[in-house]
Amino acid sequence: MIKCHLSKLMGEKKLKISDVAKDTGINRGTITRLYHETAVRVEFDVLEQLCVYLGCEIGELLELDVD
Amino acid sequence: MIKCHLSKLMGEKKLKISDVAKDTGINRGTITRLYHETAVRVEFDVLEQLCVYLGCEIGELLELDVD
DNA sequence: GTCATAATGATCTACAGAAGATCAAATATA
DNA sequence: TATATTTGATCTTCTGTAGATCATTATGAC
Repeated sequence: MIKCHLSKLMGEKKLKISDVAKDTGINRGTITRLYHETAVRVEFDVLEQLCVYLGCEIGELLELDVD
Repeated sequence: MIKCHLSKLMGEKKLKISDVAKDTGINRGTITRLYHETAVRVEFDVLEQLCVYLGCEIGELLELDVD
């Protein structure tokens, strides 16, 4: 399983979904899906923007989960 | 830019595109696009299978490139 | 060298899911 | 309470991968 730590990273910074959508320009629905881990694919653009915005590496946002 | 190190990782193990396709069950076209970095999005399933197959973390396969 | 096999690149259709928008419900704030 | 904001759910549109196929190139056997 791929684990997406967006909710954790956002929580640490006390960011709301609407904040991230507003600040990055990424569609709110897309962020919602990643936040709730219902997304099954991701655009590289989105991945990049989120990492830059959150100041993290891809490996901190997405992790291989042993399940 | 998102940099995909699939070609490097495969090169280190002397793996062919057809090998990876055969061994993982991932469509050859999909691997070809990641290999040549023409893909603009990726399924989490594919990401996971490639990492497991290559024995690497997501951060080793995908990297944030400062361009 | 020739021939056969494998690997690769290119291209097509079909399909799945994100993008984008909208609506209603829930939450926060004055 | 009333208003504004945030969020979840849902819909249509659109993009790009999945999967297949064909042509070309590379590899290896003879």
